[in-house]
Amino acid sequence: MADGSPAIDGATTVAGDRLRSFIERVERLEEEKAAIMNDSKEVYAEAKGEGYDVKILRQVVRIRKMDRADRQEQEALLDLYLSALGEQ
Amino acid sequence: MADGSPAIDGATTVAGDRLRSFIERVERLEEEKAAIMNDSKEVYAEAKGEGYDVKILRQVVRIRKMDRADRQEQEALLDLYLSALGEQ
Amino acid sequence: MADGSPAIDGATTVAGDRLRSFIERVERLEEEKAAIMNDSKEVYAEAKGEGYDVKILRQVVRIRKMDRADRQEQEALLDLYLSALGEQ
Amino acid sequence: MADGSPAIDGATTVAGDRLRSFIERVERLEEEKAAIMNDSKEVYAEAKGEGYDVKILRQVVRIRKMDRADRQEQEALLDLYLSALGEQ
DNA sequence: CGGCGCTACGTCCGTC
DNA sequence: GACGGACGTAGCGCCG
Repeated sequence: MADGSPAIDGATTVAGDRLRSFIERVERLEEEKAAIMNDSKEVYAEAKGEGYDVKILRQVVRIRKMDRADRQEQEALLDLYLSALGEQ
Repeated sequence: MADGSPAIDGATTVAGDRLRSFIERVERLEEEKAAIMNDSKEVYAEAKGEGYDVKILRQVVRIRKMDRADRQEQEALLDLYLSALGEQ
Repeated sequence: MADGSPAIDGATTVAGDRLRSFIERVERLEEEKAAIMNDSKEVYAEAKGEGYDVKILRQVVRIRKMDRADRQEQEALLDLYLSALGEQ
Repeated sequence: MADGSPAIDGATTVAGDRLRSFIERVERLEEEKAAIMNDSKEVYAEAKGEGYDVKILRQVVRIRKMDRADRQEQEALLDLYLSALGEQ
């Protein structure tokens, strides 16, 4: 089947359109994601232009993220303990 | 120095604020990126709910991206040839 | 070419033997890894047999690992700062 | 309760020690596993250094593993048939 | 069989 | 400019 062309089999076309829709939605999102990642790079580049060490900046961001993740895990663990104690 | 607290050394504070600004801009972008990736996952989930095979869908997206990259390579090469020939 | 069989082309055989050597070394290591993972499972099973909640145990292990990673990152960051300040 | 410190409640301490024992056994195993995975990486790196394509090598290992699994299935099935026939 | 965690892959950055 | 290393993301398998 050639997508986008008129088809004899209506059902197949409909399915094809649906598929195409999903694919294109994902592709659009991936474009947005790429744009955002590009923005990040530009921020780092700007910081670098002002004398900051990009490697350090990245590490700071990473550590802060890990700290947040840690905190969430801790809370999840606490919840687990509590529910385990409540037994049910 | 504790960021966010008043400081005696103005220069250091300014630098700290600037640093903080970069960090937070990046973190904001990372949040947006995470949100977009989440959207993608939801699209795939929706497609899955309609009977599509997510793994295959991902492959399709990947292949189409490679095709696009290939095409851009071709065009870049073409441009190179043309400029080498003195066109434009 | 059938590996392991005598070959007319010596070079090819040598390459085949070398390849085979790499593959088998990796496979040996994977066996060891599988054995170790099996040991882990047994430890968890034993703990479970004594009334411990495996899910919680796993989470504890994970958090402790993250804590360790965090600490190492912190130290790495400190080193970065120090070297950045020392600016050789 | 602070693990490792003397405690008034013997039962709790014993349980804590037991728990600590499980955790540390698992952590030790995870270290060993990490070491082995590192060894694998080194083997692949060595192979790469001799011109082999690591990705392909990994595929070979994976396929051989699947083959072995298949073969075991076959043998298990054969055993089943034989015992069903009253052999052995 | 659905979710979660782990492993493996691709990409990007720094280095030589 | 290429290589190697590190990070983040995607695929896979196990567990529940």
